[in-house]
Formats: sequence, C-alpha cells, structure tokens
Amino acid sequence: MTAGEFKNWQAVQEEVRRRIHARIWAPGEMIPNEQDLAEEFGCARATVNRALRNLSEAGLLERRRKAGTRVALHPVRKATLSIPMIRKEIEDLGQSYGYERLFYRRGTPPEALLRQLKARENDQFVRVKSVQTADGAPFVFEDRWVNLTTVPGAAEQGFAETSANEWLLTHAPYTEGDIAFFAGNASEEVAGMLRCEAGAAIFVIDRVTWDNDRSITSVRQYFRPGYRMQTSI
Amino acid sequence: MTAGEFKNWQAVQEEVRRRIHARIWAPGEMIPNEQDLAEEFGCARATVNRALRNLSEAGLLERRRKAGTRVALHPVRKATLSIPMIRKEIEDLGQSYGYERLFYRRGTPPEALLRQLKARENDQFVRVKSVQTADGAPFVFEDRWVNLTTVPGAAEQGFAETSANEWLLTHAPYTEGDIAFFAGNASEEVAGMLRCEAGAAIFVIDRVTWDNDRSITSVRQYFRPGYRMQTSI
DNA sequence: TCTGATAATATGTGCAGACATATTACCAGA
DNA sequence: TCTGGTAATATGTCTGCACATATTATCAGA
Repeated sequence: MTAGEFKNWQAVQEEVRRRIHARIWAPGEMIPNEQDLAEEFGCARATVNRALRNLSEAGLLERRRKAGTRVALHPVRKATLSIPMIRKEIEDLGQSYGYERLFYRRGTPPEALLRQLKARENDQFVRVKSVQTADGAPFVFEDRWVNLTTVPGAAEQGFAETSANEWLLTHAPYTEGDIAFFAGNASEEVAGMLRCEAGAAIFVIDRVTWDNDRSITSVRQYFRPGYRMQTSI
Repeated sequence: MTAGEFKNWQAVQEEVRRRIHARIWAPGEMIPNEQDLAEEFGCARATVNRALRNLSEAGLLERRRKAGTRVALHPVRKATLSIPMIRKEIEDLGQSYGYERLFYRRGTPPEALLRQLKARENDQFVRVKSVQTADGAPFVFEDRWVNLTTVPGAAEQGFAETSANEWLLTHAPYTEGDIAFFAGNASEEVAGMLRCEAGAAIFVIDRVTWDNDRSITSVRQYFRPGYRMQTSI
C-alpha cells in the first residue's frame, strides 16, 4: 500500500483521489506535506506537487502556502462547457446547417446595454439578427450588437453569409467575457422566428465579450424549444 | 521585444497571449518549438512548457507531440461554472436560507430513469421532493431519487432538516456526473411550489451522479422564474 | 507505386536542488 | 494584554538535465 510504486504524477493523483474517496483523508482534514508524500510515494516533490496542484484546480483540494493542503469541505465541482459553436453542434448531429441574416442596421444600443458593455463615447454599433437552422428547422435565433469601433472589419463583413459568431471567433479574439443562462417565455417575435407557440419556454444565453476593456459584441441567443445544453462533470 | 525578460511562466504565458492576440501568431499557425522559445525568452524549457500547457488547457493552443504547437483555429472557450450549492448562493445574496422537505417515500424510479442511472437489479431508491427558499420566497424546487443501496446512510438521514444536495456532497463523494440545462414551462405542481403562474418559463437542471459505476442520485431542479446562471469566460 | 521498418523530432514528464513567497507561530517589548 | 517584528514552514516555481513517447518523415525493398 505504502510502497514506492507511484512514480508518475497521474498515479500519485489517482492514489490521492482514492484516499479522499475512501475517507482515509476526510473532508476538511489536512493531508501530509509534499515532502512527506514524496518520500512515501518514492518520487520527487515536484511530482507530488503536480498531482496536488491538479487536484486543487479540480476543486478537490485546497492549498495555501505554509498552511498546507486540506481536502475541500465542499468540493466545488466545475462543469466546463464549451461555448456552443452552432454550426459544429448541428453538423455533429448529422444535420445540415443553414444561416440566414434577417436584420442588419447601424444604431445605438439601449442605455442599459451600453453600460454593461462599458462602451465609450463615440463607439459605433451595428445590430444583427439572424437564425441558424438544422435541416431547415430553426435552431437558434440571435439578436446581436457588434462594436464597429473595436472591430472595424465587421462593417465590410456584414454577416450576410457567415454567422457573426463564427467570423468574430477567428477575427476578433476576446480576452474576457460574461455569460448567463436563463429561461424565458417566447415573445411574439421569438416565437415567429423559432416557429413555435408564443409563451413556450426558451433556453436563452446572454453573452458579452471584451478585448481587454474594449467591448466586442453582446449577443442574446434563443434556442429552439426542447434544447438541452449538456456536459459531464 | 525579444530580450530575455520573461523569467516566469506567467510572464511567458502573457507574452504568448499577446502575440496570439496581436496576430503575430495567427490562428492555425505553428509557433516556434519550446526549445527556441526558451532561448528567446531566456528561461528554461520547462518554464515555456508550463506556460504553453496552460494555454493549451485554456483552449488557445493545440499541441501534439512531434507535430508541434499551433494557435487554435476555433478557440473552444470553456466556461467553468461551479455547480450551485443553493444555500451558499442564497447566503451570498445576503438573504436568509430556508429548506423544507415536502415528500419522502421509497419507491422505484420509472424505467427510463433506471436505465439512465445504470441501476442494478436490487437497488433500492427513495424519492425526495423539497423546496429551498430565499427570504421565505421559493428559490428552487427539486425532485430527487437517491440510491439507498449505494448510499445506505441516506435512509437514516431522511433529509428532513438538511438538503440532500448538501448532505450528499460531504457524505457520498461522486466520481462522475452528467448535467443538463434547459428551459421548461412550469407544470401545475411546479408552479404551485414556486408560487408562479403555470406555464412560466423555468430554468431547469438535470443532474445524475455516480461513484464509479454505482449511481448515487438523480435530481431535477426547477429554479424560480427569472433565475440566471452566470459565469465569466 | 505501395508498404513497412527506421530515424528524426517536438512535446511530455521525471528528478534533484535551489530560491521565492505567503502565512503562521512565536516572542520580546511596550 | 496587546502589538509588531522575526523565525519557521509549506507551497510555488525555476533550472538543467535526462529519458519517454507519440508522431511524422524518410527510405529501402517488394
């Protein structure tokens, strides 16, 4: 059990996992320091460090200098969900992807949105509405504002043929973003776009992205009724 | 610019980020190998490795042995959202937390759920329904099945005073889980529990967890109307 | 031209040692 | 008793080196 056969960091990580899981090290409890573990496992401290650091990033351990390492009391599980790139999602379903731009006009976003975007005085914006379809049926309806001042290329692009999301991904990298998921009843407009009943429950994503402190885009995506966003943890 | 002042991995990471961002290294393009970068930055290869590995985990780079490192064409942004522990979420809002068990009875889940749980022949289950409140108002209504065979302590516990989620977190650690987010129209039961109109759009989370291949619990949580799940990316 | 063995190469990881840094514990002095 | 300085300590990270491993490129032989 305590022989020195944990020679790589994955093995060390698995052994630590096992001990936490088997409650040999109970939640909230301190575990031995890296040096001792390294001796026990018969490996270098760096190897133990790598394993423990990984588990700490995963939320299973809490580490603080000098204070030591303890088993997390409330393992904050982190679900990493990839921001859906719609075309890929639809194609992975084996369905044919379609895109249609419905609306494109320069204008000024409402006051509240400007604040959220941390927009500057003379920023110019364009509003783009579009639907993306799977086998011809509406999949997502999106309503987006793009900051033309920070993304000048967007003006020529126009998003008539390619979805803004896709174009922006490769042409306007962002450094930060906020994202929110919620449920909403379909308005008349949304219901019309998604070809469903008004009032149907719709899964909605709000997303805002910045390049450092310069806003790039703000988008609200309405998914077709029944859409499920899934992941493993 | 190319002087050797990138002595720690964070600095290297930032410099690489900057170059990707400034399109010195464009999407899809190969970047120099670790050895060359180490020489350029005036640090050890391990330091460069740490930085690049981190960026690769973040989805900005794609690395393959021998093939080298390239800038990701479609940076798959990963939003890491912590699975909400309701009590903490409510208390962080500065509101008073409440819990009430509404239903507790042994029984057998429907066939479809049993399959999803990968349940075994003689597994015993208990169904628990409860609400959690913020300042007295309903916040979440949840409908849960707990596997008593894998979590025997659950039978004595009963979840009369503490939410199942909280108790399970510290008493039945899980190794894997599936989670899904979607929107649904409130049924009569849900509307009654959340004190809203039937048909209101409700944000719903389905979650199933396992301890290795032994199912622990399956839960569906209905959040109060207007609930938003937020995170940064 | 095709196929399979082999060499070349970039990343992945291990080790030992060193120093950096945050944080705690302790103790002297007011 | 309280306070501020100092020592002790666990983690954080860098270095230089080595070898492992996956993958590609190459080339000989059929």
